[in-house]
Amino acid sequence: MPEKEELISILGATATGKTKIAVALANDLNGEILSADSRQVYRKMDAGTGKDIEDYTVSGKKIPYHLIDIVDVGYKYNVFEYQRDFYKTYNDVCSRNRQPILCGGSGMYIEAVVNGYNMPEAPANYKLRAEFEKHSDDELINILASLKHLHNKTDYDSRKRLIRAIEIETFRKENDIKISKYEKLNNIYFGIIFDTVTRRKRITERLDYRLKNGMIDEVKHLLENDISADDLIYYGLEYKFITLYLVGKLNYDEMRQQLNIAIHRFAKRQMTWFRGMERRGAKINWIDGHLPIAEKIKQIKNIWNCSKSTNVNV
RNA sequence: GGUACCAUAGCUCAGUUGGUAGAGCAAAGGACUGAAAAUCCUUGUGUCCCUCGUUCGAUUCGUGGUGGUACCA
Repeated sequence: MPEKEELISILGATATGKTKIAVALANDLNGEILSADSRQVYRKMDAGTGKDIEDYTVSGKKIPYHLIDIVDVGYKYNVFEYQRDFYKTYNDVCSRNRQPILCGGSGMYIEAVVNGYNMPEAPANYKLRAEFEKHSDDELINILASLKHLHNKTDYDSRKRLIRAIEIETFRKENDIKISKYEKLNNIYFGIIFDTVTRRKRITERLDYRLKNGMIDEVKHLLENDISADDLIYYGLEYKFITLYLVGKLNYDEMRQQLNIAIHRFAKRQMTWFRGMERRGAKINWIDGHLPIAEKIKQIKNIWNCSKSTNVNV
């Protein structure tokens, strides 16, 4: 059976130094990086998403990266599209006999491709949306329940999601489309981890550095040239709070403090997702973030070689 | 130096007609299949500043401290 290269996935909360590790690994293993970051897909959103493109060059050598800068600011990208784009790139990297390395912090994007979530394609139906806006939440939940088995409560934890869920089910019924079948990938997870205090400290220090080094100007330019304040706020975190500051809804100190808190909470949610992955059966090999990068690479390669020789694919 | 007011959860503050206390924010944990940097759920014991006194009982009342704030010198 022709086997594809085992995917190496590097995950971790924000500000744990995932990219540098992925790049060093790629340099060692003749690899290419596939980003799993729901915000770095957007062009012109650089400082605020921590894109750090210069990190992809090691000792003069450029490491190829993918799934970064693939859509315009203002577009609303989603998991379904990410899956499609990921598999296309992944197959391409494999066909060129390069080692694919997935690297990112968007837990759902990672699981969607590694575990192969199956989702039908369903375009927006504005007529249906307008019609359903008139119904109460309870009526909408009943309608959805009549269309599909309600497998969890996120289907109806907000009106918008509820209507979208009905939209998808309606489209499926009317069009009898096939759900794409993706398979689980041969994959090994590595997670970069810090203790909570250090994680928070690193986030705050990085935020202060970025606030003084162009992040505010980036948001300002986007607002002046590319996108409305409301649309930029949609992207959350840096883009949300700095926009609120620039339009005068928050003063500088409020913005800095509230943004800092929001990033801390985001990092906590990322960790909750990763622990959830472990509960669902994923084996994540945690690497201590305090170690020097060479030591991290050494540990990762050791574990990886071990897993290959014992034929344990987790 | 004098006078007044304040001192309760990590922070901002409520409250207890005397029976040892609770909100918001923060924080922690969790959920998650088309916004996921999103969205949503759960979780509140702390020398009630210290001392002495009154009292069956003081965080609450009184005395004296300590610290803070404001005004007057």
